[in-house]
Amino acid sequence: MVNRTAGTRRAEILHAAADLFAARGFHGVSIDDLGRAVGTSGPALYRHFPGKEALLAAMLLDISERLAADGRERVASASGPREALDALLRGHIAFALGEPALITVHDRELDNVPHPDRRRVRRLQRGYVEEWVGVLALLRPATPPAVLRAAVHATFGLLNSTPHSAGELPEERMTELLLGMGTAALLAEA
Amino acid sequence: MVNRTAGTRRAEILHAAADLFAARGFHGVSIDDLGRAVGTSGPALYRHFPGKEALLAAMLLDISERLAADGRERVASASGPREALDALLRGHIAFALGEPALITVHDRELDNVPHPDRRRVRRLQRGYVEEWVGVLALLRPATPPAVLRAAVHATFGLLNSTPHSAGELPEERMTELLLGMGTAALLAEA
DNA sequence: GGCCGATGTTAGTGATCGTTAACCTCGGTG
DNA sequence: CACCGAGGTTAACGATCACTAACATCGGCC
Repeated sequence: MVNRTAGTRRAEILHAAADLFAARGFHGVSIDDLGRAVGTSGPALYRHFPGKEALLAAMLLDISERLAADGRERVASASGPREALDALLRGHIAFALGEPALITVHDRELDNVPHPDRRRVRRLQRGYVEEWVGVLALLRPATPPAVLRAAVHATFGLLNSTPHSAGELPEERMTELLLGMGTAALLAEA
Repeated sequence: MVNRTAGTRRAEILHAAADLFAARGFHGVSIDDLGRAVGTSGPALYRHFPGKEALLAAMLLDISERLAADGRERVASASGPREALDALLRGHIAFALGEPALITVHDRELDNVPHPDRRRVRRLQRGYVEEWVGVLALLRPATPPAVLRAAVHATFGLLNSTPHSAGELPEERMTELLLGMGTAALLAEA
């Protein structure tokens, strides 16, 4: 029963769809566009997803789960809060630089996800944010949690902006830059 | 020939359209939606704009011009580079907090603007960025301009993310927070 | 070797889209 | 007071949309 290429097509579609959604927005991409991007034409997509919205939902659930799981692991295996923050930043930066389309779709298209899935995505996102807030709270115990949460969201904006200014700097240099800026921003007194 | 309400409808449409575009994306909003949002229905819009894309173009041109002009003035009337940077940050933050929908549309929908206007918007944006880079270059003379440009783009991502985490903090507190984070991020060595 | 499920195809469905056409109203103005 | 332009209306057009139906292909399994 094991098919060595099982899910290959599905993943291929998701990957192509991420690029298209990031470039033109969910409503700016048609089913035929999606099919054309993977070599099949049009409605072949319905063999893999029940519909366009379900495809987006699968995509956002996957990203959210990966981010949340990765964040949890990195914090758990860090030797201290300062190291945990560094690990979180490096993980998020690697993700943003490695999969810019996914990051873009992730914080733009949540409203187009149908309801039950949207709640799950939001819960995962909230969990990820709280991972960051928990670490920050140890480093800045005097700052109220609401402020820390806002600071984390702003930092995500900083890190996630890289897709829009991509290619101007080599990846390693960009990683350094974002790490320095993110650390400084998060630890700044305000 | 002076009409005391001239342009009122036009501005009303642009304002409502900014909210809708920010919430659902350019392709997710129909002409009928836009009409309904200002009390008229549907095609009345064509009395004020030649089409949907032209409406978006007018909107983005307006924002870009305001940002660029405001930035130029603030830098020109600052007493030094450190004060200029502070003025730029405060101006951008006030804009992002005051018109979150416009800021959102501004960095998401450029690709939907028809070509001649898109070039004009891009030129205005580039001018605005260079205003920031010029100030930063005085404060960090050892850092290559390409890095400064990337840092400025990342900072815009930080400042522009506020629409997505709005309402969690009072405006004055949010201004303080963003100012501190933005300053720290821009002046961080990397 | 006949069947079958997985994965395509093309043609067509009704809904919705941006846009145009044709017509109405009405507050100035010559 | 006739007129006219500004700003609305509804109806309709063709294009495109997400999705469905009906049919084709084919590798693996009894």
